[in-house]
Order: sequence, then structure tokens, then C-alpha cells
Amino acid sequence: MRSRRPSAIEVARLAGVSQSAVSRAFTPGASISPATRAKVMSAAEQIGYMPNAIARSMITRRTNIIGVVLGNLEYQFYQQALRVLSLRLQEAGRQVLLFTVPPGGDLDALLPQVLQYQVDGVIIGAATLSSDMAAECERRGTPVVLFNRTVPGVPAHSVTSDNYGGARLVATLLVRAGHRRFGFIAGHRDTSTGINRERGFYEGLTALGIDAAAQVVRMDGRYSYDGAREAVLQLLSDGPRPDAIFGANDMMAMGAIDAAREAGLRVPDDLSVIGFDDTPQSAWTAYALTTLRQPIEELVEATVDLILGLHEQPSNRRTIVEVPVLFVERGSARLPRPEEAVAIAGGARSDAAPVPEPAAKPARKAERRRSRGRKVA
Amino acid sequence: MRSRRPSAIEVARLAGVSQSAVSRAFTPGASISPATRAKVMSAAEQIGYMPNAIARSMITRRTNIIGVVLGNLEYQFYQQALRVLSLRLQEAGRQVLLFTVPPGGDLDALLPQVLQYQVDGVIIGAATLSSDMAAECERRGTPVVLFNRTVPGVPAHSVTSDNYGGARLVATLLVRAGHRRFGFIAGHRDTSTGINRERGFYEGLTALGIDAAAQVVRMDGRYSYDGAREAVLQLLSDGPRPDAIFGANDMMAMGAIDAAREAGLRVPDDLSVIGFDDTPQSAWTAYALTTLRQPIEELVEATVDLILGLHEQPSNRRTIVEVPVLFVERGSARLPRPEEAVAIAGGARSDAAPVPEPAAKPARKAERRRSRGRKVA
DNA sequence: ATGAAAGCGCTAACAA
DNA sequence: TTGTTAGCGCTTTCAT
Repeated sequence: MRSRRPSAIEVARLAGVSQSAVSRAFTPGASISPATRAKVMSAAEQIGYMPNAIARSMITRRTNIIGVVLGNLEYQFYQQALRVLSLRLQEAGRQVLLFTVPPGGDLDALLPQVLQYQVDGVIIGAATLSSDMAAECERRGTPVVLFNRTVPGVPAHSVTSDNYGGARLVATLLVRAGHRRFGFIAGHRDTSTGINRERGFYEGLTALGIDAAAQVVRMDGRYSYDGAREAVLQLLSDGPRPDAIFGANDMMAMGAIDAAREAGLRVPDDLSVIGFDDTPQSAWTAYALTTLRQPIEELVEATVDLILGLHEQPSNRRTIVEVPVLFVERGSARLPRPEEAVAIAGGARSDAAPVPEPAAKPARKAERRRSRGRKVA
Repeated sequence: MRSRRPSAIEVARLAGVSQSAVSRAFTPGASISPATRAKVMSAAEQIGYMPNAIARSMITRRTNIIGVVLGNLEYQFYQQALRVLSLRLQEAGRQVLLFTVPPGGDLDALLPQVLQYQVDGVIIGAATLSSDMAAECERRGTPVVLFNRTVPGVPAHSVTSDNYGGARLVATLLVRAGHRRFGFIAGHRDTSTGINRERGFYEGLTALGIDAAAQVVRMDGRYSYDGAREAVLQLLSDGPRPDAIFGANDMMAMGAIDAAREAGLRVPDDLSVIGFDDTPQSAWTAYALTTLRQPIEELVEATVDLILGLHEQPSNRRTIVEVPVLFVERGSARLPRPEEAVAIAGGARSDAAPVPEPAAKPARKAERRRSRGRKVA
């Protein structure tokens, strides 16, 4: 058996050309005659040559690797996001170097590792980035895009969905449908996502004259099914019952639905429940969860465009992309009559009956309305 | 502002030492005096130097990068697996270069890309590996481990769970509990996982004298919730009803449960349903799915041990690790009395009452039995 | 313990 | 179009 990894020199020798000819043969659009290229290719094939991407990146100063740092890979949303991200980056000819912030771990400790691999850019969908590390990345000329989060005071580019607007829309729709007492299941206080959803919900209620402080019970669902289920079970067992619950993500909303049923309540007749994300499970008939869809495809597309664009042409202007969310009506919440709802949501078309229905094909049948979305440059 | 990425030479100049001293300072256990190291470190800090992992790997001939190729990132099981895999590899000081086989895409087309990055090993949890590509990897000395699959005729190392044994156990338990007519929801015919689960189930039935050909309706669930739900809806609407359904994964089993309920059946009273995987949703009270747990942690651990070990010390002996699965009883299936069930499963301890229960903490409360597991070297 | 020098596999500038 | 040459940033002999 031959030596393990043939180099361009060996190919060159075999093909009877110079080593740079080999390099050119593998460079699309390089100045080389078809005859030479053919010779090279056949020699390469013969000995199983394959260019060394690492060596190439040393001199081109680009690795075509994008670092992706995630901290919440236990959440469906991030799992889906990673799937799409990986697909899109690959289509763009880039590779994904994946880093996971371990539970209790530190993003700032991880980032130097990422940078050592000379990545062409970093996409961060994890905990908070310190402004020190952001500055370090900028100094090195490595573009950074925050995915699904913003960090106050850190001048990094970011892509998020309109968490505030979506949550505010939920508040409006619930009030218009006659709900008066609410439960809000919060995730973590220290994520921009969670904060904005909470703010949107409370401000939406307040804007319609609801005394949020008195009428909303805030629960901590720790972003988990179990956490939410237990909190809601507790809530329903003592004191006056809410007539609607808004979960800061779908998993928690589903925990709320199960809790409600365990407590003998019917959803949505006795209790309306709305979630956030539109994970695949929301469409399952056991839940038929009315929710806000985070448009993963669009979020990812924006993220990829940003990071690749920044590598080509660095910019010190901070870009913030905010993508509108979509209201997906299934069966878990009582809502205003369609005409009114449409007026509330700002005129998007509604093409479904208002009756709850099993949602096998929610994408086609359900009523949807877009939140405002904006792009801030 | 200074030049973007300081090199060891610049550090050396600033510290008044040679460039190799800088290298040594950053190499644990290298022969260098504390004084010199201190000088280097302070100079490095000053100009923000960080070793270039790419350059280093050129000469050490190891990148510390493991290629991970997945094709099924829409399935929870692989999402979870990736999460754990990434964590464990990071703990071992390795990085994950992630590749996704696009829908309809080709693993063999992807693998050369992986190899160009000079990865220290490849973990494959996607479609089928051709023996050509396997040979190519071996020729280059890049170890390959198949995750959750085996490919007949391809001499690659692999780690799987005991799909056959688990499925066979399901058949046994269902028959012993008195079930006689069955539905089996298959995934794809071309995955070793699917094949073995199917074989185990059918052979388990046959071994107990059930005429599988006559008593089992085989459905194609395309590994999806929707596919399974529709297939089961169809099944229940015409012809004699089965009294138990086994889904080749949890998502399909949950689709079956929803279909049964839509058809007005109670689970498990009218219909027993068992799944495979033990995804997080199985524990949700709406389903309380009785299922077989694929021990992700153990699968990943074995995979990581294998791939790292192989890189240190290549072996041409083919290693196949098969990890036992765990039977997790929740509430979706009627089962034999505990004593009998234990005898069937081969003596594993049972510490739960046989009554179905909401499964908030299934790990502690549920009854479990291990399938046989074996390790073949 | 330290520095000088060689070179990992490649691309890019230059000359021919 | 082609070959020659000079590095990319680092580790690793080999002297000292």
C-alpha cells in the first residue's frame, strides 16, 4: 500500500508537470490548458490525490469555515435552526465548526478556541457575549453575528424575530376575545428573547387597559415542559383561575395544556393557551397549539447573508435584522371573530374558519397574521 | 489599530526571544524556563496573540477536528445525539466539523469534502456508506465510525443499540399480555435500524406461535408523525382492528396514539401502543408513551472512545459495539403482570406498580428492563 | 534551555 | 500557459 496522503508534488511528478500546475488544475478558472489539466486530473485520480484544505487556507487566509456556537441545543428551536444553518452554509460552500457551550459553561472561554481555527466568521446563538470578546473578534477582523438574541451594549450584528411585536399581538388578541385574567410562563430573565416576549405581552395588555400587575400571574417555567406543567398545576390549584395562559415558548405552552387537562379543564373552552416558536409538536393533534411561528428559514437566511457579506466586506455599522413572526391559529385558544382579528393584526389575509380544528396541515389551513417586522441598519 | 492577527514572530520580537521560544511557551510540558515563558506570555497578552491552530495542524498532522456527518437532523434522536456528541468531543479537546447530507443528497459526494479538511476521524450517522468511500478513508488512514447503523459488506466500525433485541422484547411482552392482532409502523426499509426493529418484532411474534403474516398489518410511516397518523387512521377505518401497534420510532407511535384517539379509541384500553427511542415528548402526559430507550449517552461514549482510540492506534479489526436498550413503561400499553414480565425480560429488577401513571419523572418511577446487549470485537 | 533552520502542502507573484 | 520562487504560521530537529 502507498503512502497515506498524496501531495501535489507527487501528482506533479507522476503527471510530468510542475506542482503549481497541479494547484491550477484544482482551481476553477485558473489559467491552465485543458490538456495539462487532464494530465493532472488523471494522475490525481490514480494516486487518490485530494487538495489539502488546511494548507490552502494558510495562504488564502480564508478557511471557509464558519464557527457556530450554541448553548441551548436541548431546545427544539435551536436544533432546527442548526439543521437549516448547516444546510445553507454548506450550499454556500462553507463548513460548520460546531461549538456547544456546556451547561454552566462560559461562552467567553469557548470563543478563543473558535478563533484559533481561523474561522471566517462566528454565529453565536448562546448565552451572552461580553463586550471584551466582541472587541477581540473585531480586532482580529472576524465577523460576529448574534443569532436570535441581542446583547445590550455590545456592538455586534444580530438577527432576531420580532419577539416583542409577536407577544404584544398575543396580548391584544386575547383581550379582544374577552380574556381578563392571565398567566404568563416566563423562560429565563437573562435572554433578550425572553425579556422582549415578556415586555410585549405586558405592554400589550396595559395598552388595552388591563392592570397587568393585578391580572397577570407570572410563572417561571425554566423554558421546560416539566417546569411549566408544575407551575401551571400549582397555579390552577390555588386562587382564582386565569382564563388564558401565554407560554414564552411552545414546550412550556404544551406543559400548560397538559396541566390544565390534568386539572380537569378543557382547552380552549375553560382555558386558552398560546405558545411561541411553532415547533413540530405544536401541530400534533393532542395539542393543536395556537402559537407564533419563528420563521427559522428567514432567520437563517438573514444570518448567513450577513456573516458571508461581512467577511467579503467588513463594515463597522452595526446591522440588526428583525424578522416578523407569524400567528398560527390552531385550536388551543379562543380568539376574536376573524374580521376583528384581522383588523387587530393589521390587515393580513385570513382564510380559515374561526373554529378550532385538528391541524394536520396547519401551514395551509390555519389563519395567519404577521407581526410588524423591521430591518434596522 | 494594529495588524489583524499577530503571529508568533511578532510576539518573539516583542519578548526578545526566538520564535521557537514562543511555540514552546504555548506547548504544555515543553522544555522552557519559567522566566522565558512568562516573558512570552506577557508579550502575547499585550498584542493579543493566539496560536494558529491551522498552522499547527500542518506540521503536527492532526487537526483535532472530528467530522460528523448526519443526514437525519430532522429527527429528535439525531438532534439529541449531536448535542451529546458535541459535548463529549469538546471535553476530549476535539472540535466538531458538522456536515449535513441534504435531502436527496449523497453521502459519497460529501465525504471528500470532509477529508479535505484533514479531520482526525469521521463519525457517520447518515445514509449508507459505499464501500468505495470506506476504502478511501482507510487508505488515507482516517478512521470511520458508523453511528446508529451498520452497512452490510462495508468493513467499518460501528456503534448501534440493540434494535433487534428491543423489538423482539416488545413482541414478547405484547403477546404475553394477550394481544393477538398487530400493527407495525415501519420507517424506511433501507436503514439497518429500521430493518432490525422490524425483524426483531416479527421474529419475536413468530417465536411465540403468532402467524405474523396473517396477524400483522405493516404500515409505512415514513418515520414521521403525519405519515404514521394517516396510516393508522386508515388502518382503523377499514377491516378488523389490531389490539396493539408498535411504531419503529416514538414520533410515529405518537402519531398512532393521536390517530387512535381521533378514531374514538382509548389508549391503552382499546389499543396498546409502543414506540422506540424515548424522545423527551414520550414522557409528556398527553402521550405517556411506553417505549424503548436508546441510551444516547452510552452510544455516544462508545462512539467517541472508538474514534479517538482508532486515531491513536489504528486497527484493522472491525469493531461493532451494540448497546442494550431499556424498556420504559409509561401508560400506553397493556402489559403482562410484573412478575411475568420480569421473567420474560430476563430478570432485570422491576420497581414500579404495573398501573399506568402520568410520567413526570419516568426515569425514576417507570419499570425498566434491559434488552440483551453484546459487544463484538 | 535556547536559537537557527528546515519544511508541513499549498497559492500567488513573477518570469519566461 | 507554464515553471520557479517565496512564503502562510507553526513545530521540530539539531546544534549550542
